[in-house]
Amino acid sequence: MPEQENNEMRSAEFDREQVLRAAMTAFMEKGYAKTSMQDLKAATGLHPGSIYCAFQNKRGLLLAALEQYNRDRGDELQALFSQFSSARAGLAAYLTHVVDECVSCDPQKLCLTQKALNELAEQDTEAQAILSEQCAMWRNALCAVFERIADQGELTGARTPLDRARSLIVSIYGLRTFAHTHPEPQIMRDLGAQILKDVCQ
Amino acid sequence: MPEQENNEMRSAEFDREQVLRAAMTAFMEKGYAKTSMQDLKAATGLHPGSIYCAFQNKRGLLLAALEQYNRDRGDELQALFSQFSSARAGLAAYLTHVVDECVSCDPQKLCLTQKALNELAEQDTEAQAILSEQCAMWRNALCAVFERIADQGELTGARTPLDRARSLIVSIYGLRTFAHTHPEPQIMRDLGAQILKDVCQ
DNA sequence: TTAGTTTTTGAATGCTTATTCAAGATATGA
DNA sequence: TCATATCTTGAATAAGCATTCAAAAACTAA
Repeated sequence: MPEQENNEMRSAEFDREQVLRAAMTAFMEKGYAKTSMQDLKAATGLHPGSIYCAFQNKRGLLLAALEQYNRDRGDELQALFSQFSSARAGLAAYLTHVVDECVSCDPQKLCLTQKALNELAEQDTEAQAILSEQCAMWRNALCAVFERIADQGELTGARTPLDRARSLIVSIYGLRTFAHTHPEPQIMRDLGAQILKDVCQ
Repeated sequence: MPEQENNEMRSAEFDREQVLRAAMTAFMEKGYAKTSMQDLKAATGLHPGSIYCAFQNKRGLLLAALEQYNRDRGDELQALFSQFSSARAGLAAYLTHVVDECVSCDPQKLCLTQKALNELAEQDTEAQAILSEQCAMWRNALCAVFERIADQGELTGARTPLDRARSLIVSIYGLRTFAHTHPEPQIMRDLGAQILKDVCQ
């Protein structure tokens, strides 16, 4: 009888979150295709066998890392907005934060969701499903922000919060892509300020 | 003496533009890293030796394809705008065209410049230089469009044409990224309309 | 036609890759 | 302390990759 039901099994020695965050940064720096198992071994400290045991394969590790990334970013977003009683001030701070990430040119500060979207949304339908849901979560979070801004009377025009959330997501995607060629701080800041204006109008 | 100066040399049998367009679509569908030389052989009809003779290596073929893509897109843009006496109507048609490409979900209709920007701008500085210049050309073309719109008295606010051109590029990058998860025609059209409004305000 | 030169061809090369697996190490429960 | 089950290890595997090269084909010039 190889199976035991009630006994405590020996648990893995590595810290799952730590491993996933290491994998995240590896994928961010090189992209999925160019990150080899050797790279992942070096980044995570796990031997190939352990990776395959824990995550099935390289793709499984990416999907798990994507989900960890989404959780981390969700927490981060909530923490940032909870610092502001004015929702509009929170949004301004959020955009400034994104612009700062773009300007830093630090590969570890780009958006893994966006990177994965560009690299494998068209090829891998399972990844696309995960990414679609993550985008929906992001959209909903931003939608709630715009509802709060509206409640606080800081919105000019008649657009719905959902419309605004979508436009903001489009703008942030664009900002991050644009930064690949033009990370000049002044230009990036101006673009961020204009986005805030347009989306609150 | 192996070198001949004045004699006509035998010319290659393949059509360079045709080969580059075939390579373009191959790279668009799979991205640079995942497109193998086998794929490129199948797409272009050229044997490996010929590709290496004409373009040095796989990366050289990509760079040449990027330049062909940029030429083609520049011509296309000029052709589109020349159909309209109202520059603002031309811009509206341009945005509609981009939205249609997004909605089609056809891998051959995405933007190779943007795809390359995402995949290898951070790793390959020579590619980054080429892409930066292509983006500058695009920006200048759009800047000229906004100057014409201003001359025709169709611009509301006080922003410079250059600012507007940059914002439009950001928005189009974002639109194309967004479409990877949400290519619903109505949403995409609304986003396109909003971008036009914001950028002409 | 013929000689000379170039392109085309596609098999061979050597390297890298993701993945597997059996042996060794280690924790658990009695 | 021992027996057992689990995790860890890293070398082995097989497939795929970009690239090369020498032979064959084909164009040019005479």
